[in-house]
Amino acid sequence: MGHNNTTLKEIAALANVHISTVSRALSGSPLVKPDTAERVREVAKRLEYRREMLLKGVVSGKTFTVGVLIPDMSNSFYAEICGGVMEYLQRNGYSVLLGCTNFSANEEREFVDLFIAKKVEGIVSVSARYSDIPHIMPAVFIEAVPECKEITVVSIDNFGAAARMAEHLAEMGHRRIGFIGDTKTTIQRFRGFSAGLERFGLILDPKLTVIDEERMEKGGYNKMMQLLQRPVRPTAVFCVNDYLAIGALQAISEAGLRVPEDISVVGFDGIQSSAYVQPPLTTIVQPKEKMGQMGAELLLKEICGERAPGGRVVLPFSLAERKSAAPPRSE
Amino acid sequence: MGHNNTTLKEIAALANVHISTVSRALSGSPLVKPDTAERVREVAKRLEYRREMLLKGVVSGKTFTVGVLIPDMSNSFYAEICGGVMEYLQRNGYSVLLGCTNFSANEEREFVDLFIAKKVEGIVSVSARYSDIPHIMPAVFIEAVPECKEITVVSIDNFGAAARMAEHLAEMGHRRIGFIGDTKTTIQRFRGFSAGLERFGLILDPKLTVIDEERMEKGGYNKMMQLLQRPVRPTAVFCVNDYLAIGALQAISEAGLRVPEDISVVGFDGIQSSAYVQPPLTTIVQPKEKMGQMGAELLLKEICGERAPGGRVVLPFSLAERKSAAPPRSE
DNA sequence: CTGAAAGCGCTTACAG
DNA sequence: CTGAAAGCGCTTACAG
Repeated sequence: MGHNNTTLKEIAALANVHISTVSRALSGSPLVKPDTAERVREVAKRLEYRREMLLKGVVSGKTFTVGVLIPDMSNSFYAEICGGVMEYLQRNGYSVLLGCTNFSANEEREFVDLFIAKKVEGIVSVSARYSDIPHIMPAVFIEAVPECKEITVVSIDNFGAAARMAEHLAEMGHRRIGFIGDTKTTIQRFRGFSAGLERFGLILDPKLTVIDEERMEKGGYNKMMQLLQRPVRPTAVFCVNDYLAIGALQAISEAGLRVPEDISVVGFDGIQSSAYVQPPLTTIVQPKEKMGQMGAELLLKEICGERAPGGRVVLPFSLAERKSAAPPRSE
Repeated sequence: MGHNNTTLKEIAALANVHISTVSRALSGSPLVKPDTAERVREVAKRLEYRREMLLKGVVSGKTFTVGVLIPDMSNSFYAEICGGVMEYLQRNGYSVLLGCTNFSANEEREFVDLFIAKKVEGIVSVSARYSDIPHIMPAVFIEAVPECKEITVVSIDNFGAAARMAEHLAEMGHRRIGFIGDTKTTIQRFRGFSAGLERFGLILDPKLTVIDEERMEKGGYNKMMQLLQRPVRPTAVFCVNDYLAIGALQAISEAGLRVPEDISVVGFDGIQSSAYVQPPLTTIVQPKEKMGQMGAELLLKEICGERAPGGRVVLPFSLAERKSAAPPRSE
């Protein structure tokens, strides 16, 4: 009952050795006679000794802690990536200090200060816009904007995936294809989609694109409503993320139209609910958990010097063809 | 560039005072002449001094860190609660050490050991089945099973909410009402639902209930399929969580039946996607973020001695009437 | 292989 | 208000 505050000193007393020997035995140093080490470990176990990792940090610099930064816990895309990061870290003996930035560069900076103070050994940052972290300590970015060489980034080929989706719609026969985006999502998806259309001699018509700050369902709903009120209606709409697409689905249904009969809608990310909305969303599925694990793996390698900072790891995506996209009806 | 490792000693040198004075000035002790304190703080700022929170812990015991345990990051119910916990903690100057238990009591125990070693000041545990933590340090449980007096718990009235849902269905005219559950979900929902039915002279028919280990969509799908193959088909089914309900929706649709025309389906929790599935789910909405915040608040109060451990805080739920439940068709 | 000692960066009675 | 000193629990050269 009460906190366990067994100290090396107590163990040393009971094991009849010097405190330094206890320290060494418990940290697995080879400089201890196996018998002695064994005896020490037994006493430690009996006293329910718990290593004071925090204190080890004072001298050794190892805290076995990593800072993880995500923009928003309730966005399942981030939550899943975070799950992957944590899974790998925990499996490898590291703990996670988690911070929620709410997409704010300022909050990110504050967390980095905090993380430094808490002596994390490195940071995994999800969907950050910009960051100084790599100048300060080992860091890896997942799904990040920065395209700089010195920064380690894990992501899919956003350009290629968006292009692929554009081609998918064009191949179905769509010619008037809309674009719904938010200002924070990677510019690559915009460019890639545009490039995909161009391969079919199509262009991203400004009259069919709506981009603003909002990135969740409500934003998708509002933007789709705007599109529906314009003189020319698209036969298909690409949304840069699934939340936007889900909102778009709602708008279309409220307007008395059907998906995909009247308008096809496709998303991006492949969040869990994308498969459950009606109709199930055709979307680009990102390997979210895998991305998280990979990010954690790269960070740990960098921390223990097995890997130099920088470089981009590109993971494969897939195009899930579900029910929200179909060829346009004869016009 | 590089870690910032300014020490009190350096600051003391530049500010021309003793290290103890620096220590006091920086921790806001009143035992320092305002001028001196000011000067020290300026030097500290100039050197970009960062408090070594970890070290403070050695002597003062304050680490301003709390451990948070959740079963599964990719379950949006837990992610949202966790978001609430973190929001409150961060706003109050505490950091979060996060652990994912995968519903395992063993992993929980390991995390608690780890958290102790890292000197967290308390623990918030989400949906734990059982725990010793309150005997060790301040702890609060969110959505937990333990009904023991000495444990601080934050939850809704699960019994009442389930009863309310039973009444809702019975009032619509349903008489053959099914139950789909998982073994881990609070027994209160089972009892409450049962009690609600009894008020209408109905019983929870064993032939219309399926309960097993699975708690996600797949489990809902499988269990609904079982129900559909039984001789008597229910006109409405209560699922103890929304993921199960979403899976049930799929099964019904695959069986060529419609919701709510052929069968009504209702859920529990009110996860985000419950509003977006087709038809939108009638469900009990738990105030997930609020529950998280409240849990964090109680813990912090307990840590600083403003509150005695124990007690249950019951937050209000609401019944979201959407499209997945309707009166049964005339039989 | 082991111990004695110095030191990590900080806090806190104790004196003044 | 301030400094000198002891101490927090642990690690790690240094000697042996």
